[in-house]
Amino acid sequence: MQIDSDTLFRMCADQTRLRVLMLLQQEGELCVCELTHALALSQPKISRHLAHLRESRLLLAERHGQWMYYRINPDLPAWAASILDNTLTGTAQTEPFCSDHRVLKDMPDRPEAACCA
Amino acid sequence: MQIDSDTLFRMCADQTRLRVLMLLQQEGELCVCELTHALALSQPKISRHLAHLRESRLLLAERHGQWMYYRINPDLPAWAASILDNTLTGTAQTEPFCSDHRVLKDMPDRPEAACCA
DNA sequence: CACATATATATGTTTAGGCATATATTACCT
DNA sequence: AGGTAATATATGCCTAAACATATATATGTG
Repeated sequence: MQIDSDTLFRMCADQTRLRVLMLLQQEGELCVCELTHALALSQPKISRHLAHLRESRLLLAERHGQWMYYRINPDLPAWAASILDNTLTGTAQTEPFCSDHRVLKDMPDRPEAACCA
Repeated sequence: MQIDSDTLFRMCADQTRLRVLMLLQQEGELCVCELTHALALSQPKISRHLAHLRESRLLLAERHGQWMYYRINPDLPAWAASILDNTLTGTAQTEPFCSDHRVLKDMPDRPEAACCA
């Protein structure tokens, strides 16, 4: 996969994008409305950052009915995957990552396409 | 150590700073003139980035006579150290990191304080 | 003074964010 | 089935802030 360190770090260097990446790292696959709810940010803002992450090939997007599901590109080079993994280790217990995860879990009426794909 | 993911990634998200970090990751300790030579960039530019890295606590600086030596802060949290390590793994064989290392090795009249500290 | 390094100021470029709006998909109603 | 509304997501435009860089200059050491 053609992703360079420059791109990876630039994408991680924004709080919103890093929060998205960490949630996906934990959850595997999430739709835009789940991310919007978990981070409590405006939908266009989330969507914009998802576009950046998609264009950088860090994320893959797939439509399930009316929802767009995003997940971390499984073809990232090993060193890049390790970086995301180490980052989760270093941040999972800290704010805002900790709350993001909790808020997601408490979200009412979550779409549940992930299980019946 | 109080360094958050945000700071780490912002510091890595600039090519010049990442090149500096990767050289220090390989070499342990280098002075400003060695870095300036290896990266072939202006002294104020290097110095300014070193100031950022120092203020973010990613680097420690120490004066040896007329030279300022920089090294990666040994008290980084484990996950952050792993990230730098993974990044070196992923970039060491690629440009410009590869050349930087070679140019440093070929530098004439290098100060040699590292060995007699 | 010469050398090594740091910083101040100004400037150009990149980037994030808000708001409005466009597109796509599904649900509802008749 | 056709039309319409509601939901989910994406994007264009604009502004403001962040950031990198160059040039000039200051500080500190031998």
